[in-house]
Order: sequence, then C-alpha cells, then structure tokens
Amino acid sequence: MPIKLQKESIIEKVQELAKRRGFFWQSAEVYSPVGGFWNYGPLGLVLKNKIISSWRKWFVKDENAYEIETSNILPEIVWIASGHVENFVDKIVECKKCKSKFRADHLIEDILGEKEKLEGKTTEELTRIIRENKIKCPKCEGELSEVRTFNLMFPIYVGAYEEIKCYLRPETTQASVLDFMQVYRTQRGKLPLKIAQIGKAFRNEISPRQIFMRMREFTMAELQIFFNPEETKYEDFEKLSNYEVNLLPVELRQKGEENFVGISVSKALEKGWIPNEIIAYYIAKVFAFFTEELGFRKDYIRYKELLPEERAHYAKVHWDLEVYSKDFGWQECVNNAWRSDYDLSRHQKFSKQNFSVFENGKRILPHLYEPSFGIDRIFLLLLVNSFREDKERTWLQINRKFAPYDVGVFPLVSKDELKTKAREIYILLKNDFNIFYDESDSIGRRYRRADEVGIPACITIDFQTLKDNSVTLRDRDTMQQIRTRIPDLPDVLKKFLNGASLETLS
RNA sequence: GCGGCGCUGGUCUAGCCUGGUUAGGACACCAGCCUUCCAAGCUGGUAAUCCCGGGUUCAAAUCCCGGGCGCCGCACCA
Repeated sequence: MPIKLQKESIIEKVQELAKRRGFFWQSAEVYSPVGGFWNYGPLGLVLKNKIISSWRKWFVKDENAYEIETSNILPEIVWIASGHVENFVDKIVECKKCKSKFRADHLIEDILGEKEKLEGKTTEELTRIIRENKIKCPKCEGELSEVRTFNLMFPIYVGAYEEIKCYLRPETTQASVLDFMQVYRTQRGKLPLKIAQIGKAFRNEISPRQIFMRMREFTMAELQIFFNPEETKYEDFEKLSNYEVNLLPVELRQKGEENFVGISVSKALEKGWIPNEIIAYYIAKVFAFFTEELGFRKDYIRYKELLPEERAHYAKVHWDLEVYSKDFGWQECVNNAWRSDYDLSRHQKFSKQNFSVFENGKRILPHLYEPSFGIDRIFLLLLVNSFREDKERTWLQINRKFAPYDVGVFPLVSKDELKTKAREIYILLKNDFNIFYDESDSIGRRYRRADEVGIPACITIDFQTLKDNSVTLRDRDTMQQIRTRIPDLPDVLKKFLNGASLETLS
C-alpha cells in the first residue's frame, strides 16, 4: 500500500506487510504474547498449505511413501529411549560474579582437555569436577554456580491426578519409528519403506528469535526412509544421479573452505562425500524441490555437512540444507540425518519389542535416513526472498503457483455495466481459481493492492469487454498486459499460472 | 538468561527530555462523489486500555519502580 516505509531491513518490511495484509502475526496478541508462538492469517495459511501440498506431491506421492498422523504427546519412556531426556538438555553453569553462562561440558573440556570423559555425566558429577579442579569463570575469574540443566522439551502431566509424565514431542520422527512395524505389516511393506509425517513439534527455546526461525511450536514435514544398510544400490538413484547440487562437505570445511561446490550427486558419491545411493538420491531430490518447485535461486541453496561436534546425538551423517537470504544469511531449513539404526535399536531395547524385518532370507534392523523440513522457515524465506520494491510499488515476486490468490478480477471503473460483467467473470472462474475481487478505488490502486500480496495475474473488465467479450490480463512482475477472450480465460490462466509468459499466450 | 534500545488507532508515527493539548498527522478502512488502465482528487465517517501493573503528583503517554513483548549484542540453538 502507498506507505513510505522507513524500515531498514527486508524482514521488517515483510513483517509489517504480513501483519497488515493477513499473512501472520503473534499468538495471543491482545494480551502480551508469549514469545515463540505465531498464528497464520488467511493469506499466509493459503501459502503454507500450498507449500505442504507441494511437499506431499514430491515426497509422499512421488516417493510412494505412507503418510501417517500421530499424537503430539508421548510418554516419557519414549523420550528416555530416544535419548532426548538425556541429550536434549543443556547443562549450564553461571558465573556468580559476572553472570556469564557456559555449557558445563564445553567449559571443562576447554580447561582440562579431552582427558575427562563427560559423556553421560550428571549435573552433580559435573559440579564436582568443576569444584575439584577449581575451575573459575574464564571471563572474570569469578566463582561458578552449581551445574543446572535446561531440558528443551515441554513436560506435560496426563491423567486426573497428573500421574503420567509425558512430553510434547520435539520432533515427529519418534512416532514414525514407533509405528514403523504397524505400517510395514498393514501395508505389506518392503525396504526401503518410507513413512511421511506432517505435524507440530514443540521446543522450549530459551530465547525465541527472528519470527519463524526459532519458534516454540512449529510445523515439520518429515520423510523417514527405512532401508537395508547392506544394500548399497538404490533403484531410483539413476533418475537423479547426474543432478547437480551445491555441497559444502566436512572435508572442505575442515580445510577452511566456506564456499559450496556445484557437483553432481554421483560425483559426490565417488568422492566419498555422500555415503550411499539412497542418501545421494534424496540429497538431489530435496535440492530440486527447493529450486524447481519452490522457485528459490539455485545459488541461494546449499548443503552444509555438519562437523562431528555439531551433530545431534543420533546422527551418523548430517547435512543441513540451507537457504540464503540477505537478512538471515544461510539458514538451515532441512535436516538430513542418517540416524543409522539408533532409534529402532533403542526402542527395541526399551520396549522389548522386535523392530527387525525379514527380507531376502535374513533378519534386518533397518537404518533410518531422514530429511526433516521446517515448513515455517521455508514459508518465511519464500516471502523474504520474493519481496521487491521500487520507487513506484511493492510486490511479492513469489512463484506464481504459491501465491495466496491466483488472480485479481477488477472492473476498470465503478460503473454498473462493468461491475455486472466483472461479477460474471468472477463466478465463471471462482471454482477453479482463488480470486481476489475488488471494485473499489482506482484501477491503479487495486493493482498495487494485488501486487503487494503477490497476486500473479489481474483481469480487468473495460468498455471494450462489452463490445467484443475480451478482457485484459496483467502480469504482476512486468505490469504488461494482453487481451484475452473470456471463453479462453480458464485455459489461458492455467497456462500462465504454470509459468507461461504473456507473449506465448497472446 | 544478561546488557543496551524500543513499545502511541489496523499500519507507520508526532508528542515524552522541559508533566496540564478535545493525544496531532500520514496511510489503511467504511459511505458517497469523481474517475475509460497502474498509489489522482473531493465530502463525510469509524477507529487509541498512549504495552501491563504499581508509585510520585492537584494532575502522568510524559517522571520513578516492577513486569510483558520486540530489536541488537553476548550466551544458547540437541
């Protein structure tokens, strides 16, 4: 809208736009909101749902995965088995003098070196080590507090007397692992077996920041691929073996390299950067989803392999897919973790159930590879990277098929005969397209309104329409127009929304 | 969690230092006029617990204290 924005960064402008036009805002805003919780408005939700439906097409339908939906609350034992009760915590000491906080294990390692084994030590043991070695605050030499823990999971007590301790899940993965056998049996599955889940996860972040980048409740879309670790070949690999992706592997990172390398996944496999064909396939597939489906610039997408000390407790190999934006730099959007048989074997041990399958005359405990997408981050980066403004106008140059509305329908001026015709066209198109119908104010102002929320096409009904049954079709990005006959509109619009240029349609 | 800064109609803000105004403006929104293609104009209108709580004062958006939220930095981000 015609506001002269004084904002500095794109994200500030996007946030203001999002609130003003109904993409997203903070939860419980009328009271002082609790940080880290966000609501989607009507326009934002359409966009989010479009991302999710694309994801379903690419990772459920194309991949022949089984999608399930599972509960958000799971008993404590699940999280003990998964390692989250033990590992999803920060053990922290505070300096009593200067109030600086340190991770207790890092601090001890820094001072004593690797000689102490800290894995699995309790807070009391860590406190004792600090006292015995007279470790002081590295900043001001002040005395350190007792070691405390912060578990990032939300505990929740279930039952009339609150006797059953549960947690809100911090990832959807565990439920897919727990239900692996159910899916395998009921669907008469075979390895590799793929289970998809789209759902909420909850983390009690110490300091939520940057809108959707660190939320306490967020949407994940995860594909769990259970595969035979002895099988190094993957039948779909050839489809994408020559696909070029941007990689920054540990091998290069350790040499101090900071820029990614464009390389085909088969070459990366040969170099040993990627361990097997199934992972190589999904590295390519996820990359393609970002560039070809979501429409991110290729040089704005890269994989960064995590160093051993950066990896999660379950991960054997871990590639973060990162998306670049001016405001956030490289931001992790998809965790791609080879979790080996960690989860299945842990649950097998804790539940005393058998999670292995019988295939090709052998019992196999499958390995798990998991691309895990942060949908809200992808949503925000899609908005931020499509934001455009010049002297005249502000627009979202978002991939046409993800726009919250497909097409605007406007009578050129507010005259009854034009409005009647415009409403006819609205009714003609409304079943097949999301229509933004607007007949107030000048046509220029309506174009601006439409541009600002990224509506890719605008149809205007003018006086010529009444004579020859044609309308103008305007392209959001170029502001150019062609005339189209009304009977051709549905077809022309479909082609346009699928990426055809105006020239090819006129 | 710590430190610095900030919070005024839907949005962006003026006012705060130097307490007293019907809390002003712009944009948006609603009704109408005008208008034959890119933020025109006109008339009228709706809309603000001045983030919350407490204190000082005859009087608080304004000063003081506590809290919430946000931004930046530190720390954290399995």
